[in-house]
Amino acid sequence: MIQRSRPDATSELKEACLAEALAIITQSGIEKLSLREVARRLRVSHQAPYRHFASRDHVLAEIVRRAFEQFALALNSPPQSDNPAADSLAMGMAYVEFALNEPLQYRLMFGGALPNLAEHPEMMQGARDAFNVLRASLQRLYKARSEPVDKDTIDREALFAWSSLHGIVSLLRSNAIETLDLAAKTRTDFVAHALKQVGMALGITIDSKDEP
Amino acid sequence: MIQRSRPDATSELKEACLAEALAIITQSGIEKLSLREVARRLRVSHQAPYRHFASRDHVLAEIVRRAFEQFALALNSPPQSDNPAADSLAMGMAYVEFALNEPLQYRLMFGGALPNLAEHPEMMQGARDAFNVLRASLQRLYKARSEPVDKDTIDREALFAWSSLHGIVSLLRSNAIETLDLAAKTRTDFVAHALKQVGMALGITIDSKDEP
DNA sequence: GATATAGAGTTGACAGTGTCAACTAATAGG
DNA sequence: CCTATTAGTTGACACTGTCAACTCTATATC
Repeated sequence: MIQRSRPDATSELKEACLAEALAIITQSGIEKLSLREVARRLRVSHQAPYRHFASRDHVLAEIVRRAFEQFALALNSPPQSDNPAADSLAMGMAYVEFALNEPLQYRLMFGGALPNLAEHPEMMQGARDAFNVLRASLQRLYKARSEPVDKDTIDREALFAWSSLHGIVSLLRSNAIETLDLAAKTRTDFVAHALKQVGMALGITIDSKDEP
Repeated sequence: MIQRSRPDATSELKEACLAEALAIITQSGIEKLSLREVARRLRVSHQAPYRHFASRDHVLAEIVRRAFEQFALALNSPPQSDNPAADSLAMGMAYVEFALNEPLQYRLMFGGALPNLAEHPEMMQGARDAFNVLRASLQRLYKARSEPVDKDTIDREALFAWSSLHGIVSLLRSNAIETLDLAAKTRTDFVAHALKQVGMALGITIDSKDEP
């Protein structure tokens, strides 16, 4: 096995760069991210990060790839019960919660900040994995209803669910709600209401004990 | 009236800057936009644009403001009939069509490319105007059903409609559909299917003659 | 008409950026 | 021991936004 210096020395700066890049984006926004600033904070030469990343975009691509990993994990985190409808709703909630708890990662994944998406295939693989989680949930749902599980149908419904969830969190994350002089109650109720409507559109009936 | 040189000389370079900036964004993406390049293309000094725009962001803000104007216009472009349900659906179609026909403007408006949104109030006013168009349409819809038109209800439904539409076009505009190995038919059917589902969630019943 | 003024545009500078190229230092394998 | 690879450094180049000081020109006022 080829290893130079300490066993993990190779990945040490790489990990540090990723962590520092994330920190910069968190506190100053993505447009303020510069590899020179990363290097400066790590007290290393301005070119050192380039030993581990081909370009600035490759740093972002790796961050996004990991974000997709976390995202897929979060979608799968609610324990699977014997009620597929409830499970799908729980996944919807998990989607929204992840987007609100990790706004940075969500924005990086779906905000279109990456210019050359096609040039980072390993990143897109992460997106595919996350989508398959959604597919699987809906598949269980339809199977439980003993409806015919056509792959195209599943895909269509999954796309609809995804787009709806994305739309919901986009609104929540934008300052639109603050800008559009809406009542506070409207804002609060929006998530529950919208999720219910998406569920209705997918034919998910909510157990009456779930709502007071 | 105070006027120097030709009557419209003042706004000449300003308009040219906006047009050239839009051209640059169109062909090279927003991150490639630089006022120096704008000036270069207009064969003018690199500082000339700063006579008309306080900063690079102010150029973008003006472009976005005009995009919102066009957007509100597009939403209102379908002629109003005596069928509010059909009108609301038509507005939904107009929304999607605008997003697909003017992907650049749409991305600028909703892509979160502007860093300091709060610092450009005139831009946000445009967003408010566009949202009010949607509000008004739903209000007509509920009034026609002679249901009680609670402002909060309207706002909630409008938010849901907006978020759904945004989610739909986000998916269409992303390369997600290309990436997720979906059947061509699924992609084609998605818009019609999703719009129908949104309509269902809002309680809009589609006239049977509208679909074969 | 002469003169002051305000605005448009130019020039030059500065700090910051991404990235290429050539260098140094250290370490693992032969 | 010697060589090759690899992490990291240094220096340069072209680019960016933006500040400051300049020129020029056309108007407004005396």
